[in-house]
Amino acid sequence: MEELYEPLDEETLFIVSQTFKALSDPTRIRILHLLSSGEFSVTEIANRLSLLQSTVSHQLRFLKNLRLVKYRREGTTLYYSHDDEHVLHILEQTIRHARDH
Amino acid sequence: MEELYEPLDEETLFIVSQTFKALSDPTRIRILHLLSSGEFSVTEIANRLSLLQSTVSHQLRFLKNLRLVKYRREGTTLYYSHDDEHVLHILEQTIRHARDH
DNA sequence: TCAATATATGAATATATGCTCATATAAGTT
DNA sequence: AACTTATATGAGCATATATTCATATATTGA
Repeated sequence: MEELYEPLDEETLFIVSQTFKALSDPTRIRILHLLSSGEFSVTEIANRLSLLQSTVSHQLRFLKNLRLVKYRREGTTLYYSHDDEHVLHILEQTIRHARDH
Repeated sequence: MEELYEPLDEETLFIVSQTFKALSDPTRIRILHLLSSGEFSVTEIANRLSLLQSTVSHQLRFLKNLRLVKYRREGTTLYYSHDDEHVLHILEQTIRHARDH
């Protein structure tokens, strides 16, 4: 019933907090949630979510640094998609949980 | 394979972001992780985690507001324990995931 | 090479956040 | 009531964060 307690080491604590920090901002949540349905260019994301291109780009860099998203290039266009099944699963799980009030 | 996309309404977005915000701070993570193994008083938490009583009390209030923890009183002592299986499960899951590098 | 389009970046700003200190409150004990 | 112990609270401060604006970079095509 109760979990076994093991104090968290610095590195684990950092990774865990960074991961959840990525999921704690409404803009990043919306971006990741959109990317859960496929790949989109920066401009497409900005249009779909009514955000500035710059805002989207900044947040995608944040997510990219944590390897939560990846992209492929096609000409001048970068198509972004998610790159962490575990984190995406947690997000979608929590969204469903929240929607049940 | 891909999830069905449904734009997030304001309320869901707020709940989800608040939930992850609770898990995005190292101090709150340590407190919740400790509480995953049982109930502890404010002073015990502070001692175990080498934090000031005030710091712990502030963070417990934060977690209490989100109903992630609850307490029972015994004299002047308040014993805190976790109060959200779903969130605790996500935390422990992510800790295990992070520990595997 | 120049223009057009897509994206990234840096600085500035406003706001949010976490910690600490000092102090308040609450319950139990004498 | 006074004292002790446990916890809560508010103000102040330092830092972190998200957004915006202006501009830089990169790729393609004429």
